[in-house]
Amino acid sequence: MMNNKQLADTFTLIADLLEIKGEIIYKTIAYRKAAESLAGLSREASEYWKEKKLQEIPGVGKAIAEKIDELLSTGKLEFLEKLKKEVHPDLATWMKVPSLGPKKIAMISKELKITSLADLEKAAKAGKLRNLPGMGAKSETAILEGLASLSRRTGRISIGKALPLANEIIAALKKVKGVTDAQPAGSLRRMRSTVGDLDILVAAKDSSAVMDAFTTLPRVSRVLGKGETKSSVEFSDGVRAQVWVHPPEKFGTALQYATGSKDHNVQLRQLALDKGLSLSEHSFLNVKTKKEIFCATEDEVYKTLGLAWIPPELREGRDEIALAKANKLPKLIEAKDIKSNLHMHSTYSDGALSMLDMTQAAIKRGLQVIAFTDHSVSLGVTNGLSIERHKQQAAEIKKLQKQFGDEITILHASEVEIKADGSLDYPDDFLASLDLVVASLHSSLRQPREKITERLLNAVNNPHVDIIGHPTGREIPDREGADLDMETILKAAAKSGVAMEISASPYRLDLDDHHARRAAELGVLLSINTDAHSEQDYDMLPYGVAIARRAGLTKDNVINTWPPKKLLDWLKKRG
DNA sequence: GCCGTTTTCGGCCCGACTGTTTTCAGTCG
Repeated sequence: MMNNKQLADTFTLIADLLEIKGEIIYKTIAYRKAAESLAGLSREASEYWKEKKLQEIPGVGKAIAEKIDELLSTGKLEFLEKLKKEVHPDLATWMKVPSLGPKKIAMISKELKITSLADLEKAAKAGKLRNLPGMGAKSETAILEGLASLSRRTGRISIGKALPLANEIIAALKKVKGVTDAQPAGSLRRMRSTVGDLDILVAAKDSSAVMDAFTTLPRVSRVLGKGETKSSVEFSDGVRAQVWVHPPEKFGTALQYATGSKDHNVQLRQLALDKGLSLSEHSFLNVKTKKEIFCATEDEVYKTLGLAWIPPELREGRDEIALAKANKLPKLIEAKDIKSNLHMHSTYSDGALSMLDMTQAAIKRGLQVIAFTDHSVSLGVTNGLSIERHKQQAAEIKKLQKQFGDEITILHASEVEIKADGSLDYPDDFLASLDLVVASLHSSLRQPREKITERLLNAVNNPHVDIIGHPTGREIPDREGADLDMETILKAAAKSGVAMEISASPYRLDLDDHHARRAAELGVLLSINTDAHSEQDYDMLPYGVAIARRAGLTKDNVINTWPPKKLLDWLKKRG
């Protein structure tokens, strides 16, 4: 049975091949839209399919619903097999080469009768591209550089790497004379778990000094383009960034536009047209009077449309504009609402710092409750704790608690392994003696869907388990999560009352925002934790909060916002 | 191919930048 990602990949492939074939662009766009929509679904498409409700998926109409049906029932698609005979499927990989688009791909492949990337590189190196129609020496070099950058780049980068780098660039650009503001934009500002390029928006009257500063930043290895309003560069590690400069009086429309998402902007422009206004990155234009309205801030942009300002994390073109219209936007959770960290490690297992150091660092950050969830015995590589060593840890926590008194509550807990056979790593009576239990998967993540789902359900239904840690086990950007039936798991969690974790580690961010959104819909409690192994890891909290914000969560959904007494009562009641 | 308080046809974002042109095509976001 194909999952959402596989379906999305299939439709993306179809879109690429159709575009190279020269099919009308809107058909291609329709396939891409459906692919994006499938990839971002909070439930499996196969469930919509079973309920015969495929066309309820945004961007899926009759034709694509029929194709999903064929893919899910047979695992194949006649339409795609036929298409592959018309356009060689290897050409889809060419679409990833910067500077190559569908037109050039079709032309080069036809003229030179080649389909593989390797042959393309050979042809470029042999100087065979420069004489093709519409090409020249520079296009040939651009393709060679594109191929080189493709092999250097690992694709999308984690928000945990992207945001600090963007902040560095922003700090440098803010020092340029005449710059009044600089902000991240694009998926970076919307806090997606991974981002492609870094988009940065600068407010300044004169752009030339900004562009000069940007294109000569340290570690810039190539300048991909440099213009009056926009420049882009590639850094030595393959990461790309681009900067737009707009005058301060137009910064609001420009920032709104550059933040996206595309879907959000399309809807917003439509709403503007309904009011007789045409919205662009430069201004609103009154269609009748031709009068221009400038917005220096985003707040003014939304206000002009009669909307409350929409937090960037919500701007994915779902229901946020309708909610803003009805003045029903959720009051999103904020990092300052978090009072506890219920998943962290010390030197008892694989943490870098002693419990004392971790406690002091937590107090410094204003945390009121922390739980030491060192690994359990079977996770040997992490120095997992035997029950004997737990006794020692319990005694030390008691001592620490005495030392810090009212300053902080320290819980004796465990991150207990959900073993390959589905059993937990400690017997129930021992789990019952702990203040808090996080149950997580670290091993045998590639088990078949049914087996690994069953395994997680065992933990969800164990009355001593309080939190399911990083539920899918995904690692960004390289490791996909386990193939879980998340809908079944979330429904079970709603029933058992266990909290599902949103791991704030930027290399996990697990649950993701789609699953977190679905969890909240089903009434499941959530818990945002850093899984800290060092002092700096505490500061990853905002990434977890960002996931929760993208999921539309308020602080009510998240147990870490609860006052200590409420949290401790809840834990006691769970046993 | 999708979609719908301009609905079952006819739209679907479009501007900046680059390179190859000589007024424009292709790519990108």
